[in-house]
Amino acid sequence: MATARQKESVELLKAHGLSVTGGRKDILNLFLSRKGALAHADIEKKLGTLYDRVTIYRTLQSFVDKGLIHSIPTKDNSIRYALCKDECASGHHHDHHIHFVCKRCNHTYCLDEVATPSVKLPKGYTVNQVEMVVSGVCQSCQ
Amino acid sequence: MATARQKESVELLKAHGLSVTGGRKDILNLFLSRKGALAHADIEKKLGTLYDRVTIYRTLQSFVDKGLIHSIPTKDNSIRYALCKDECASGHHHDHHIHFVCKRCNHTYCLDEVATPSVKLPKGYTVNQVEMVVSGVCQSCQ
DNA sequence: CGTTGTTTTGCAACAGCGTTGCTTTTATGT
DNA sequence: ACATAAAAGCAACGCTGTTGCAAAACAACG
Ligand SMILES: [Mn+2]
Ligand SMILES: [Mn+2]
Ligand SMILES: [Zn+2]
Ligand SMILES: [Zn+2]
Repeated sequence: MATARQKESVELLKAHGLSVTGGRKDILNLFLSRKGALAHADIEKKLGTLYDRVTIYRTLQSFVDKGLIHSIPTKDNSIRYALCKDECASGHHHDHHIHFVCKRCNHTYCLDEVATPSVKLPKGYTVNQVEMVVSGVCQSCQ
Repeated sequence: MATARQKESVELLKAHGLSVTGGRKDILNLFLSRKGALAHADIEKKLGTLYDRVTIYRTLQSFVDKGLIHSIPTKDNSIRYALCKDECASGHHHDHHIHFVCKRCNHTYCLDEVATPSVKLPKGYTVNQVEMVVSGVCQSCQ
């Protein structure tokens, strides 16, 4: 398992044009081994003092830049990240699914099977990106 | 003009159960005299050193609590606030419109005339709130 | 009005988040 | 194995938001 995922991480990193380092593998593994989204603080907590705070910030930033993960807007001013699904690449993200934030467990999930509905804006607005965040109670917390 | 709006502010504050102070009037006036949303930093900039940073934070918080303004989630980790439309009151917000963030001028607008589309989630999720943020280019920036 | 009890403000201090510059260490390609 | 480019670690910094407490302002009432 661990070995298989380790391999998957390495392949993913290479496929996205990132050199392979210990920190990147470990952080990517966290995303792969977890359903929900992760904030910087979660990663720091899980990895302990293994890597510097700054390294984690820069790793997350490079992952976003290269299309490995995407960030999720929330009301509480905390940036969360989740894995992208295949089609994303350097410079161009294509995450057209909605996000769910559970008020009980405070986890954030990508609902990949639910597309963001299209929306009709008044004349004069050009649409670039649509973000939809639903909050409520998740399956596990009912 | 200034007098009329001044009066409107006072009425709004009283109607929402807030005592009337200089800071609250001034900050509410900013929201009334402006189409777009405001972040804490915007307010601090506009009012100069007139009020303490902390006062502005607490004022915004009380406005949210009492249903005068609502916060808007964004990807860049900055909380923006905009006036609520009548129906909101202490404890219960009813802002079911979508928000637009312009990539050029960086302004945020409430599109009151565009309702958040309803969304069908997989079984097991309970929906509490739906937030929709569209980014692109606004009317003035085309 | 003026007094009084309550609420708000200002100030100071603090914690957390995120960034930057620089040096050392590590990865990559030959 | 070596040279070069990239990433990590460290220290310092600025910005955002919070808290406790004392002073000031407000609201209610006589
Ligand atoms: Mn997602
Ligand atoms: Mn709004
Ligand atoms: Zn949950
Ligand atoms: Zn604009």
